[in-house]
Amino acid sequence: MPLLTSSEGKYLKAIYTLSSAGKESVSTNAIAAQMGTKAASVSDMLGKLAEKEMISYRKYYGVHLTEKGHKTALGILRKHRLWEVFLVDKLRFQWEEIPQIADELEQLDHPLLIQKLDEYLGYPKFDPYGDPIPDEFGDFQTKARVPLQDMPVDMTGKIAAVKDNTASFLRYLDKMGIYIGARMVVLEKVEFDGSLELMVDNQRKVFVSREVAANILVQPL
Amino acid sequence: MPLLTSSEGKYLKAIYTLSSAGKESVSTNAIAAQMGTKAASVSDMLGKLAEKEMISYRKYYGVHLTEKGHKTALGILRKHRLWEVFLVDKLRFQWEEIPQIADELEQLDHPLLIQKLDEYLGYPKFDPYGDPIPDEFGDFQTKARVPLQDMPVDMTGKIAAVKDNTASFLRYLDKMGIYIGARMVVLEKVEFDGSLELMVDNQRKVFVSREVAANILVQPL
DNA sequence: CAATTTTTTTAGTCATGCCTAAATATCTAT
DNA sequence: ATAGATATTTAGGCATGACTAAAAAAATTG
Repeated sequence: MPLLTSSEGKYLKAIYTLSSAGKESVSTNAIAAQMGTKAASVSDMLGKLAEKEMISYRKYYGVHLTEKGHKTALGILRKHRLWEVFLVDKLRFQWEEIPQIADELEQLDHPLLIQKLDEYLGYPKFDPYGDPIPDEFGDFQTKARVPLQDMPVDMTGKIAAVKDNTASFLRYLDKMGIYIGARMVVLEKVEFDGSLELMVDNQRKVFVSREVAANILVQPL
Repeated sequence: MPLLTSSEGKYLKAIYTLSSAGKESVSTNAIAAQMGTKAASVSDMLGKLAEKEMISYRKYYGVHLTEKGHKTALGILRKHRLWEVFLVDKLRFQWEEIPQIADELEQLDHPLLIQKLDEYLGYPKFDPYGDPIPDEFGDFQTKARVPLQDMPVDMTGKIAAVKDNTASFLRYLDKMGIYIGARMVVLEKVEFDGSLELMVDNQRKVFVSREVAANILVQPL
């Protein structure tokens, strides 16, 4: 009876995430991997989403979000990111459980709740991971962002987001004193292995590997 | 896989509500009415709850909460009422949608979330309707409360809770300037029809009928 | 106290969302 | 171009939580 079940919402968000990374159509297997389900389950769900005109679906050739699906996904993303701001700014959560909790909160469907939450939070434009929060019309700001890996030596920037949200990665960053919003400058790049030496907050020297640098996005200043 | 599905939680809360009103065992039909489902669905669910040892269930003779079920229900009530405080104190909700939204929020199962929410709200002891919030061990304060109807003339008190949570009743109270926490004194009781004249906040004279007075609980001061 | 009414339970169905196993389509490499 | 590998879909099942209709137990009442 709801426009969208909570499961359908999760699929839609997964499809959005995958299709905004690479532009082409999204494969069944990619969705299954993202969602932690099996391909057969995905096939089932794609049928349902296609019937609700959220996706265009040609069998064996993957899916695209329709305009309607895109709007809906942005609405879910908006809720997710607003709740993340709440968890961090108000409840003082550390990284760990935030995405999971927000995954559940985002499924609540009460426009007034989200409107009041947005107001209460002061209409934030970015979530704690630096990802933009769509407004109620689905518009959001994009800011230039560079993988840390691609920053030249001496360039300064602000840590804007992480690509990998696993708990272990976030814990690692915590331990290294790397957090969203931290100012940093690249001191040296080691050509041999692609690792970097950073100065964070003008006070801490930090070494990160190429793998880590690839998962950190920086907004150049 | 979860200890309790969200549906089971709703049943448990309904059983708690019904059994804390009248002490005896709760009937299948009463639960069905409370939940807006059919008796057959309730019978199904009672079987499941009995297997999880949340209730003791003798066929055809209604149910009682077990110690475990009682604790669990109090945990749900705790979450429900904390979220209600959040909705009113922080998001500035008016009465209307609060119970529905809290019904959904209460099903989230993240102990840390509730702990942090509790802290953020300043460990409130009562929800916006004046109902006590159990602590993490299930203990809660009970305060003496009297139906407004039973207050003698000249007695002062604080509006503590309403028995009827329908939107129309709450709107009516709003219009009359009656709200939880308001100080009031009974000026006059009309024997003929049981209606009362109140002085609210030391500044407004308000007339209420016997029916309305029966649905307002006052904490004498 | 026996017949009728009410309440509760059982039996059978349906939709959702997941799964495994099998079938089928597409892709890749020789 | 076709065999083998890979990806996707179909088919059939299972659990949850609801429903209707029918059966059975309990309560009521004349």
